[in-house]
Amino acid sequence: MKCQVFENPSPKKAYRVIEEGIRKRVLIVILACCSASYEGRARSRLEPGERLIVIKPDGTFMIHQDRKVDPVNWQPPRSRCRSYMKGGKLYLESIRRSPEERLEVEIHEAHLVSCYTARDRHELEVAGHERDMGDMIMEHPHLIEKGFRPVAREYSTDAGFIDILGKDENGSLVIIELKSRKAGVSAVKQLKRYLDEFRDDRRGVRGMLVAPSITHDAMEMLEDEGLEFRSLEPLRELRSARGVTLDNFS
Amino acid sequence: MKCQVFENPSPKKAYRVIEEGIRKRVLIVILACCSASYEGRARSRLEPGERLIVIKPDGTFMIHQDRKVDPVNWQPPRSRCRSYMKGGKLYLESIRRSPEERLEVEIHEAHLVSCYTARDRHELEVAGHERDMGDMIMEHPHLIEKGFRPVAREYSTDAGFIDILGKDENGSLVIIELKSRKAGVSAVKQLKRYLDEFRDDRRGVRGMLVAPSITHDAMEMLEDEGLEFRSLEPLRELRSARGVTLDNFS
DNA sequence: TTATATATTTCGAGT
DNA sequence: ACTCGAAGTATATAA
Repeated sequence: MKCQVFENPSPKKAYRVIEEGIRKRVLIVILACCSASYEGRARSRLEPGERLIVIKPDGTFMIHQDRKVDPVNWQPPRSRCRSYMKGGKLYLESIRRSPEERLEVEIHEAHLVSCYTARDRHELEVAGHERDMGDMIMEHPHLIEKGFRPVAREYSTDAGFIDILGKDENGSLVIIELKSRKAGVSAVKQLKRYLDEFRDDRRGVRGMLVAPSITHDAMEMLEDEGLEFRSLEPLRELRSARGVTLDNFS
Repeated sequence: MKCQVFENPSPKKAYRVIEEGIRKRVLIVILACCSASYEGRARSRLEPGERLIVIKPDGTFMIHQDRKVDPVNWQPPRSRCRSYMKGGKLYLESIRRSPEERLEVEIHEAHLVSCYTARDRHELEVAGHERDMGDMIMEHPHLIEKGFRPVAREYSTDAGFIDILGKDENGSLVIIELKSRKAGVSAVKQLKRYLDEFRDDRRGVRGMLVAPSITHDAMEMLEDEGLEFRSLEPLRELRSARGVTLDNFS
């Protein structure tokens, strides 16, 4: 069966269903009043309240409150979950190794326990991140400026990796820092650090921040440092759609 | 009623339940085969699969696959969700303003639709982050070393905010950079930048990285720069537990 | 396994 | 509304 649902189960019934769900590696969804204690990289305590608990087949464990995107408590994939009864009450425990972390949940009252055999082999396809901008510039260098030629990508320096290293039409070195979203002062500082690596022979070395937009403070700092800004939107075309486009042009 | 559950509802029934759930601002949990398109800061496409969909009363919208902690698609709190029927099919749409973002979900088959009036006024109480380390050092400066006196906290410089500025028993300035987790090279670089701000009169200015541990590379860089490392675990006692401790001592 | 950098980061605090 | 920095960040990738 695709989906099993139990409304207001007894602690014992909930226990049995959850144990079987963990064993069979299905997606478990619980609506319940619970409290939680976490100890690991940090430590936390969550007092009783009605929440959504999710146990995924990959070991992911989440407690979601009725607000925010992030779970209030969680464990990452590959964590080990088990349930147990103590003093007539139902508990859930999720343990992670390396780092050692433990999340313990006390179920005060379960309103819904449900198991779902979710079949899903598709991965998300995304476009519009920094990687795409880099691809786009390597393929179409003129987007930076006429005569620009990329020399290296992910060029390693002591200050970190330079996104794109190239030369302009005069043969001057150009250090390019990419941001897929509005660039802030931190991006300018980063670019500045790369340039410092070339300080010894800085004559003619240009630093360029490439992003869809830039904050006011960042632009001021950029100008003070004699660096440049080039506005560029990340390519937001999905790979599947790109195929269609290429077909159209061929 | 605390919890309403509908198994294998027709598209129309699911539509009515979801619309009412949104209107009444309850937590909506859906198990369904769906596909999704997102457009906003980036763009994405998710082909059909069986997933968990959550709509929270605060406007949060999430699609969870059977793996990973993060949702595969989502919208943040204050987004506006609505559902609609088109060609006999059920759709969900979540829109956010500023930045303008849109997530559209097509429900191919709903296996479970459930509404939960979750009462939860408790917030998570956490201990063990950077802020706690700062508090601890301000209260007990000797944790740094004998004779250490804090002078300022969050001291503003062109290179950013120095976590703690203090003086040692000889009156030399000490710049302290805090990390609540293992410190890497980036933390050393950050500390180095603060020290550069004091380079003009650097005689006797010390730089100290305070963290529970440090990576090998970071330690090497630290030593090369003549900086110091002090091992310190962040205070991991919950505020509620601290009260008990104080009572015990008073 | 550890270290590094990105992310539709999210979230909170300050301006 | 914008900006900045921390987070139990999560996650992918390279070393």
